[in-house]
Amino acid sequence: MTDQPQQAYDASRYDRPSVTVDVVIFALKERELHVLLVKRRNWPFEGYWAIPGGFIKMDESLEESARRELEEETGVRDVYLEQLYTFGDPGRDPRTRVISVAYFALIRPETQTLRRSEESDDVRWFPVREVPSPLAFDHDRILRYAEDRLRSKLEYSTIAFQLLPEVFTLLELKHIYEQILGEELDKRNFYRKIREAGVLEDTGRMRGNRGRPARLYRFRRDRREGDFVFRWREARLHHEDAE
Amino acid sequence: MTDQPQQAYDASRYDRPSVTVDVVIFALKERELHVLLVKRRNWPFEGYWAIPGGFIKMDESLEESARRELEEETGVRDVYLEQLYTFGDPGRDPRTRVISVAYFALIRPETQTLRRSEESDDVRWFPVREVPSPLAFDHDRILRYAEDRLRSKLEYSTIAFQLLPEVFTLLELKHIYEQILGEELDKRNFYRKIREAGVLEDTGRMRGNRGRPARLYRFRRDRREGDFVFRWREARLHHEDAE
DNA sequence: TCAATAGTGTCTTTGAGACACTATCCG
DNA sequence: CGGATAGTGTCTCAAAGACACTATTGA
Repeated sequence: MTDQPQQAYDASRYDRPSVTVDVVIFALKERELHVLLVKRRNWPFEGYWAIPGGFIKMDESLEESARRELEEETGVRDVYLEQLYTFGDPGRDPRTRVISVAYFALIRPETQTLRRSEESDDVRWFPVREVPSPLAFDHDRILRYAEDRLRSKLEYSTIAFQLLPEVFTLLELKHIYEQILGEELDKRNFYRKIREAGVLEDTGRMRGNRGRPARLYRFRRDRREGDFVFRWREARLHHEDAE
Repeated sequence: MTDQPQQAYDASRYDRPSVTVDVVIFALKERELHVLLVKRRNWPFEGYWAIPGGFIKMDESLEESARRELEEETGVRDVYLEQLYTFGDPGRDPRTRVISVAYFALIRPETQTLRRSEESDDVRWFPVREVPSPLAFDHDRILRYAEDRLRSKLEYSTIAFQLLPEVFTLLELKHIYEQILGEELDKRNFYRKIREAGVLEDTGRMRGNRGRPARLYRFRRDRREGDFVFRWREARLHHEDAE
């Protein structure tokens, strides 16, 4: 390889790795953050749980590949999807050199229609705190990385809304933040900040089974991600410790 | 492809893309932020400037590949290196499907010993505001992405120190922040924040040509990145608009 | 009227930004 | 002593966190 290999290129001269896209799929189920895993049926890591993923096709972009993967696993099309990191250590897959571009996806509960039954033997939602360990390949690391990113972005963006149904109560929103951050938040301060951010729209509707009914809100989609800065609190360092 | 292609894998069944690692190399030269570009000698984009990069080898990790690339171009070994994003649109390279894992590197001025002369016809440092446009491939986008990341991380981490020599004055540090953020900062507020962060060590030495000599500082390497949060000011949203 | 849940206001502390003068060195 | 550059302190304002009671509903 020369100093500037792109200048004298002959594709056949180089071995090519396989490239996969893996998608860490998060969803809220029964008020808890869950992640979707698939059970491997073959060598290597037969019987281990893994993050769903697959090889890219030559004519689709990485993101298209991630969306396809996501739809194959969950049947869901309208999701929040973000590229996470690319994992490519030699030896992470014993079969051949595999480079994996990891994405993470947040899906809304109303759209959770798994292709196979949720209780299927080979595709299952796990609460993030009860993920079987170890996972196949370096998927523990990928999952940890995804959780870090989620936690970190929660604090300066509106991604949390991507996990909620169309309408929700303030306490449901607060609950997500507590779930992901792993700590309790003060209700009054939380309400204040959310309101000041101006990202919610009052639907006028209410919901309640027992006790005082709660006001239902909707996320203001007219305020596009990036148009404003919603900071829940101090941003932490992104722990980009992978690779 | 099945729903879970990893479970029934036959490497030969899938076409494989080429994988490159491109490294956006930043350095401070004559008090200005520069980026290293190489001029292409062959089709495609013959004569265009490009971000240095090369094909990965089958037995090296992505980061090793980036370090190798960096050393080939600059002869530099001890640098700050961080994975940026992976670009993989089909058609971004007319020769074949190429997936490029982009890194960005910050190198210190004292180590700037280019292999070829800096005035060489095919490798050159450009001030970031005077980069020739368009670059080869989708490299404009990659460069923009790297600049965004740099700007964004400047505000909540200590990467700026990676651009400075071993010892430096407070005004030199302030100058980097101004360079990258593209705005003037108040000297007194800047000094206060830096001091409060406790990341600097006074060397006791001074430097001055004209006027009052300036105190020389050293970055406290004992405080590892991530051990503390150094926030210069409000973190902005990471603009992860790529792909 | 009680159990259950939703919703609200104030004070204190901390950090950010605006702002201008004094100190030291060299020639 | 004058030109050049380095270094310092205070006030104001905004945002964050701590903190406890009232409101509404259905059984």
